[in-house]
Amino acid sequence: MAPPASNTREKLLMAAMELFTTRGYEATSIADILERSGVNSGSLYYFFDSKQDLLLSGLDYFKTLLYPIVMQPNFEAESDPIERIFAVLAWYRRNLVLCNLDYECPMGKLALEVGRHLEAAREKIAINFAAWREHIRQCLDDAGNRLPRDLDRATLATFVMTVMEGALMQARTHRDLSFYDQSVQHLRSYFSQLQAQAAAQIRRLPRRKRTNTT
Amino acid sequence: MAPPASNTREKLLMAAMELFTTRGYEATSIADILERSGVNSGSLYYFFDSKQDLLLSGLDYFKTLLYPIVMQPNFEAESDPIERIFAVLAWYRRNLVLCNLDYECPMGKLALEVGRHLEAAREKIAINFAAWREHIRQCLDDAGNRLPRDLDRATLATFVMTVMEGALMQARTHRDLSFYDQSVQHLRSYFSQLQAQAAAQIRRLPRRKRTNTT
DNA sequence: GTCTATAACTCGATAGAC
DNA sequence: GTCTATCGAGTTATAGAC
Repeated sequence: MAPPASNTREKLLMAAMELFTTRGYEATSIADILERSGVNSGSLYYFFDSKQDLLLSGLDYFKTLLYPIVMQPNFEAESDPIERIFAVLAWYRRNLVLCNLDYECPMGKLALEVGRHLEAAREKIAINFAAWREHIRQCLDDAGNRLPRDLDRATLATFVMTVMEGALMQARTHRDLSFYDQSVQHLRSYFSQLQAQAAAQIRRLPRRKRTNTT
Repeated sequence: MAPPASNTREKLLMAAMELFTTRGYEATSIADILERSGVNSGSLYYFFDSKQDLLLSGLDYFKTLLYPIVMQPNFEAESDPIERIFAVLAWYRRNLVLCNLDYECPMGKLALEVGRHLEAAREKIAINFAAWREHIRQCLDDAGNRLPRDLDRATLATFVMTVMEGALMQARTHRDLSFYDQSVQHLRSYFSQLQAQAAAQIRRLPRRKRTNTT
């Protein structure tokens, strides 16, 4: 958790995670990381015990980037809590386009490759997942009575993540953006239906105030 | 496509795919495959040109197993077309339980690891994905007017696959079945809403006219 | 903290007898 | 078709000078 205050260390973390989350952990050699970071072998093993240690530190590093890189820009661009969620999903779509459809959720990619082989990595990936979902759940909480009263916000946040991960996987594999859009569109339909249910609940039990629908 | 009529070849394909889809392609060595199959190096390279060739042949092999292993048993156990889809999702849940929550969709796992590194592999994985979706789409077609008239069955099939892949990923990473169940439950809710919409369409136009609300 | 050189090992793939 | 022995390249990690 303590920031290293070393440029070399951060260069290594950045280079390693870029490679691990795109090429894969096993497919990335130490030599690849040294080349990309412009650092020598001796320095790497001065800061990190092993390739595994580099991965684990990188997963901690990624967690610190989640809010400022993924969430904050989209939350600032959109004030409506429900639209914030779809803004995040549009951000992933943009990455897909920018990477010529060769993009995956970095955590999702590592989750499948090393998620159960290395228990320490699994825990850290799970923490990243949980943080992502927590931000989405906060949006759902902020939506207040625009969603059904008895709807569990946490499980809906899980569902949003499910859709993001599954949709990216198919779009990348088919090299076809429409697979992503189709899934997000169905999620949007589901949200519309939930919002309609919530509106009906409010009409049915207006708390002495006037009912107002969206 | 022509069956090899060789026991050794099939033993190699089976062993290789079991390892590739669980440990991963890069993490599996030729030595691992030889050990598991009980075959020697010379025989492997008699039947296959390389590790890559073994993967590509394995992906073809997997395609032939999709219907008899994954779909048919569930379709036979359940006659209702919509319930057939949820029976398939329950089958994946069962795998998750049987593997102590260390289970992933074999194709999803390979899609993320080698899906874009090897173009030939990507194509074959996409073919497997398409076949899976096609079976689901057939169920949706069979549901007829129990789903809304203007609903695109193909995109809904994509959405079903999206949910399966994303839900498995989270359940495995968290080692917690409830992440799978939560996502499937939301998919079930979505289906219920769609079925309600379809029922309303039918009531509205039974054969003549009728008042409509909503 | 950083550098070069290299140890120790595993990898995919091959050779050639049978 | 199957076997054993092994090659050469590439792997992670270390040693020791600076």
